[in-house]
Amino acid sequence: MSLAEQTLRIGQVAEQVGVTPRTIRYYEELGLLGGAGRNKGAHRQYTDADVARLRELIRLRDLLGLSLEELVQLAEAEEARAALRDQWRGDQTDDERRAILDRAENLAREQIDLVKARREKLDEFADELKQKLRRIQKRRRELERR
Amino acid sequence: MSLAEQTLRIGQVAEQVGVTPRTIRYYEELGLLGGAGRNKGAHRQYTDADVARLRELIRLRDLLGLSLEELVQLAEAEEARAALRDQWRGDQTDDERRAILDRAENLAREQIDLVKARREKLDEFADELKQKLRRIQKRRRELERR
DNA sequence: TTGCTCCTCACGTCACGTGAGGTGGC
DNA sequence: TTGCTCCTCACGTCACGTGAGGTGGC
Repeated sequence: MSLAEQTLRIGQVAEQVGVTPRTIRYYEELGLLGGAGRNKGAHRQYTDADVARLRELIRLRDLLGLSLEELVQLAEAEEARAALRDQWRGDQTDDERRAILDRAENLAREQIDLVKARREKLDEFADELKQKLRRIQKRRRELERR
Repeated sequence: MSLAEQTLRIGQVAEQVGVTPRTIRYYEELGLLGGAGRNKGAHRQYTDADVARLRELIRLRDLLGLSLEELVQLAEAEEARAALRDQWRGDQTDDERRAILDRAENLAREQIDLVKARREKLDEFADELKQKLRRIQKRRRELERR
């Protein structure tokens, strides 16, 4: 019984997130889900942070329709950002820090815009479906009125 | 110069809808986009109704995440409904008509529910992105305050 | 007649699905 | 010890992408 962070196995992670183990292994193969430092043949171990990361990837894929290649690009950009952030308290100038924040803010804004565009499309679709429903109900009333 | 409905070629349809000609041919192969009554080797001809139908399919695929197999199922159900509707003014009883309307209404409601579920997921995602943005802006203010 | 778009195979690719055969932890 | 889940190949599949080689309409 240690205080070390509890780890999950691939099947548990898969169930929690709603994908299959195969998907998780494939994402690891693409470099999306670091499987570094693990002996060949040993079980994969995941933390809650890993689960959160996987959820994020699935959301970007399903909700925004990004390809895995785009996710890899994004992950690489984030890693570069993380590497810089580790030097945050180091010997960076304020200008460099501002540049890092700028990039982070731009990325967040881009994703917000993508979400907005998707939402508008969904709303349009919802409106058409509701019209369809009203037409059906109108016909039903006409049928009953006779 | 006839009054017959103007027809479009596959490339024009593809551009209007935002897919490739290959996608359209593939959908036809699956029976999603009737290519009936066309001589082998002849150019495919599309009406505005075909374009609207393709748009609908793409929306169900992209926005609701339906597989092509599910789209085929849906198309078959719709065809059955259309066949019945053609007899609408025929010798059907009112009970049969009510049954047709019931099925149409249920289908519309199911799709509306799917759209709603997607919308909620998108809103959740948007909220998290906005939080992220605020954290970045807070860090920026801290940086400038010194 | 010259391009351009279309046609039909048919193989390639992306994102996994699905066993086969074997090892490892509660 | 017995299952159950995990492991690694490796081939299959879905939804198209991408040429190759050829024919047809403005």
